[in-house]
Amino acid sequence: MLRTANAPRPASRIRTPTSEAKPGKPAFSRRPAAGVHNADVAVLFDRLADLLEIQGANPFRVRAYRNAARTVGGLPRSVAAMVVEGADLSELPGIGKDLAGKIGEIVETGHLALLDETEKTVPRDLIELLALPGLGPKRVQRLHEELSIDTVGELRRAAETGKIAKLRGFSAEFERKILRDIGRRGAMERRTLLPAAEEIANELTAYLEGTPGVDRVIVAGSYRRRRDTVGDLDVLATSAPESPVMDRFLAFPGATEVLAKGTTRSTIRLRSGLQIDLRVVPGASYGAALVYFTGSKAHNIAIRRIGVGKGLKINEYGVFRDGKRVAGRTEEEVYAKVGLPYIAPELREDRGEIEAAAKGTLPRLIALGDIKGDLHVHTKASDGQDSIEAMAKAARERGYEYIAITDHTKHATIAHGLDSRRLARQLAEIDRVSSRLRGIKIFKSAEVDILGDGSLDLDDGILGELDFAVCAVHSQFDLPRAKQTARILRAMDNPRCTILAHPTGRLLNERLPYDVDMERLIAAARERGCVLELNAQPERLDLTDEHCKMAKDQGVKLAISTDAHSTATLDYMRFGIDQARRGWLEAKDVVNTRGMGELRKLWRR
DNA sequence: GCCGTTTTCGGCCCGACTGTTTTCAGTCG
Repeated sequence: MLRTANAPRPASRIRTPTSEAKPGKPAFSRRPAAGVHNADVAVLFDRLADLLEIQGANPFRVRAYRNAARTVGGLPRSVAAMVVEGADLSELPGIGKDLAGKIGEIVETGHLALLDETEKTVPRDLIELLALPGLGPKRVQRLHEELSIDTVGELRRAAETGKIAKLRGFSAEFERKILRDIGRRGAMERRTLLPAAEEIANELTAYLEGTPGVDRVIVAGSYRRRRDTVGDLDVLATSAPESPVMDRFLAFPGATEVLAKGTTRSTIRLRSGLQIDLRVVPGASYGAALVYFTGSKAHNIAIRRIGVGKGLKINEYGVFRDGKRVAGRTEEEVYAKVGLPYIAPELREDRGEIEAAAKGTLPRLIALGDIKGDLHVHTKASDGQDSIEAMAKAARERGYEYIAITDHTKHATIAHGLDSRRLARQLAEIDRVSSRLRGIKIFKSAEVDILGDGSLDLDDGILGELDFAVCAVHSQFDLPRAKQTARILRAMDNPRCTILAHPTGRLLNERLPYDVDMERLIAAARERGCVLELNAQPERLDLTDEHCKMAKDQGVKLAISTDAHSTATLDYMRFGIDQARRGWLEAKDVVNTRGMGELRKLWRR
């Protein structure tokens, strides 16, 4: 359940080539401005929505732009390519004639004239103010009008000199809160990784479960949808009306602040800055409340709208017809009332899951039990902690049929990467371990560095000794998009390159993905029979959910791999499964759900 | 701005909490 503040910030306006955009040309000869990507269109629409909101525009018009941003941002195909082909964009959900035209305009010119116009009256820096808690469009508008505040810096100065408190509707307390929030703005932008969120979620759940009168406690929100990171935790409890659960929640050890306090809803903040919402409802409302509190917001709106069409009102207490509750105890009941089968939380993003549910074409999502092996792990030979034998045994304990040992190669000096000679010795060691270990197949592999020019850092001779190779970029992250893309495409041209590991190189909260044309990588993977990795390390989760879905839609296979550097982190597989489910993946889309024989065929390119 | 087995106009999801509002607007999820 997010606000726009969490949307990625645009680095700068899209470059506008001068040779494009000749008006009056028929559709088939439309030429797109160079490098307009779906994400660019989404950013411009989102920014326009923010500014229109501050301007006090019709909220439904604002929502239309936000929906369009989400639709285009999650599209499996390049919207620029669709424009060039003359596709009818108004067939996309939430895109009408006007927005189709605006998408065309952005694709052809790199600009959105309405946004440029709007920025003349509403400074775009105001969007940053919206990100501060307690500041919505109305207050930002008043600060701008009455105190000429356009930036966070100006807001801070006004607060420090007591000017804000003098405004009607503001107070000295509000002023203090604003100054505090500005101070920790940097920290608040970090989102919490799933393992850290899980630790708190488990602790809090156990803490609340013992409370008298409490029946069930469950963490909902983006945590339950298994997003790669969470902004806050949304906890739902069912209890008897007289239960002291709310007081107990407010006293949770580690809570440093109570941000809101009510009988059915309260919010605390932990020392780490993480916010936790608790919502308490009666047991009869459990299903409806769980749907409501799991979100996403867009999914809920869509579900409720279907309800309205059927004469139903849906809120967190249940499904109501003429004021009478007709469902709400379970999630299945709620979905059934709007004529839909149960939809898994990971899919609830309004990215087509409702339409698929209505048509009966929801994917049969992959589960942890489908996984038959791990195709990317390290040992002491490079930067791992455990031996080949320990890793293989740990894989066997997890019920796997196989594991691939993929230590770094020589260019990764910091990871003590293997050169040809050391790798040859390791392959011999794998043979020795294999000869004495039953019940697990150890594949010979390596995580081969893709050099700056796209060549691999081992020669074909030693590469030929491997069962398959996992290839990855570990250097020169800042190449321009065209060069980065060409570099990786060249690596994929090598028939030894079976799996492309962590394809965007992102590290959550630390390093942005390198600039690469993922649509081209996916197309290239399809043409070459190359497999894309979904790296299950919780700080990577790379590919993203949306890229997974794009790959699946193009018929590209994925490998869900832990990149484990110790036996314990083989368990990260479940985070990869979470992400895969968000990307609509089924067992058949993932190579390491296959048995050994089938796997061997797959990577014989 | 989108959309239509009642509609091309008039709707558009719904409720909790906060603050200074003396009856509700703004914010948030």
